[in-house]
Amino acid sequence: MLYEQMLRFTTRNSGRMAKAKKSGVSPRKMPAQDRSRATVELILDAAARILVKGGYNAFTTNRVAERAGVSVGSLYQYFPNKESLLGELMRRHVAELERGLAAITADAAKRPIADTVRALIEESVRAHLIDPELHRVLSEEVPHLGSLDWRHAYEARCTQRVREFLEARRSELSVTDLDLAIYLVTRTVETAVHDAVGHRAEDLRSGALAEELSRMITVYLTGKAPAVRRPLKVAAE
Amino acid sequence: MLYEQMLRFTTRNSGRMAKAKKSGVSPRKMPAQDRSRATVELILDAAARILVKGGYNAFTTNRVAERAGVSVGSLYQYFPNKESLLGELMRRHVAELERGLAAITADAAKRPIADTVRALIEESVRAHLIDPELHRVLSEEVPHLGSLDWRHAYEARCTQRVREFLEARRSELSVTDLDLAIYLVTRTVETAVHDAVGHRAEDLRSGALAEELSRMITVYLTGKAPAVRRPLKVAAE
DNA sequence: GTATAACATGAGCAATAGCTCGTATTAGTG
DNA sequence: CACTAATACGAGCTATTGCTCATGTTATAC
Repeated sequence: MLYEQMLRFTTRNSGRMAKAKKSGVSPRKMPAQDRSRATVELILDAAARILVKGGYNAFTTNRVAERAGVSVGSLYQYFPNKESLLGELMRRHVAELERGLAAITADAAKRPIADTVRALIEESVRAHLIDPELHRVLSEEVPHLGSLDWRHAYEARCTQRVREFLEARRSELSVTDLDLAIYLVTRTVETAVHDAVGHRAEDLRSGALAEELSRMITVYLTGKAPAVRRPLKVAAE
Repeated sequence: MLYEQMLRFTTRNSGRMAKAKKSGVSPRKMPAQDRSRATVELILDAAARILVKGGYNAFTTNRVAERAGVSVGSLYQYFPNKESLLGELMRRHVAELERGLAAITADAAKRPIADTVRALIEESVRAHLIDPELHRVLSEEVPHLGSLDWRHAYEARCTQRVREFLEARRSELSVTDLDLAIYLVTRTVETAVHDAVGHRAEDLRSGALAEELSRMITVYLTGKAPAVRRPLKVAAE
């Protein structure tokens, strides 16, 4: 399980989210028995299903508890507040993304830049096709969670990986401002793939979008068109 | 003024936004005297300021009215519901974007593709630098307004303009799927510029980001690097 | 001046949300 | 079985929000 931190203090605070938000984004209490671990999963599943079905509007703690078949009380035993529920959901999603990314950059040294770029993009596509609707709601309908430093941390780690990869190949690149290029590239891929989930699902699934994106990014970085052009799919394979 | 449509029926509906949303997104009543026109501006200004300062969280009708120095009643005389306030704010923002775009695509025929691409991108940058914080809140913090067909209409119009421009130059392009290319290009520019407002404001203002983006898009579309390379700024000028 | 329409006010209703806490149930241990 | 800790329950408190409506004020027409 993923509960890194736990047990934030509970500011006695009644009424609906007052001035200062509750406080944690991580689970309040580590479930110890199997029973409660199952409950936590039940709750998270219900939360995801509600978000997908009704959007952030429908996402109320009472509703989540009901759908999960548990009481609100149980929900609040493991999640200090509504936000923490979203937090855990996001953490899981993001972890998936990061795993794939790490695997690819790990052995990028032995392959041409174009291949790595393509692999990264295809990995991003793959990750975005897992429960895409949840992903969409999570990142564009959910009000921006205050002080979610882990999010920035995640983005920083991703950027860092890409940076290491590109710096190692600096001589092969034709961009002047590497820093800016990294920013542009990572953002473009992330946002384009993300946006495509909602607007170009077919092209995402068919791989056409990844193909075009790869071409765009590779040419931008290296200054020359990637080898393959006419035959849309690589010969090998 | 911009009030295209007006005076939607008022479903007697008490309490906080029930199941079926109120109904309109456009002003309820056309202000007729100068006095009320001023009130409307006051309200919109207050709304914008509140959104910028406190985000969507702080955006409540009571607060807006208070900040505007008018009563809630007055607010609801011109805006049928909270959503319509956001609607008008967005409409104004978007109108600005569209004006610039139209002007550029209008006389794109006589200029090289690279120039038009660049002009479009720079225009986008310019538009995003007007009250950037409001722009940000509006498009990423505001819950997605239901049935905001004008938004899709706007995006469609923009895409259409770009399509006409690119189709006229079809022979100069090296992309295979023009439709996909248009999608990719418009989204990339929009999202990259948008994202940069929050994360790369300096590069936006300096023009560096527009420079890089232009290069990336142009090369992608035409298949060959734009004329200028070493000298970062165009010689002429 | 008077009548009428446009405009402005703000106390307060109805609904709903997040969250608590006293109590009941179950699991684990001896 | 007895005892404790973990888990589960859910009625309901409190704050807050979107919005209305009865009433007052100002402008315009005659």
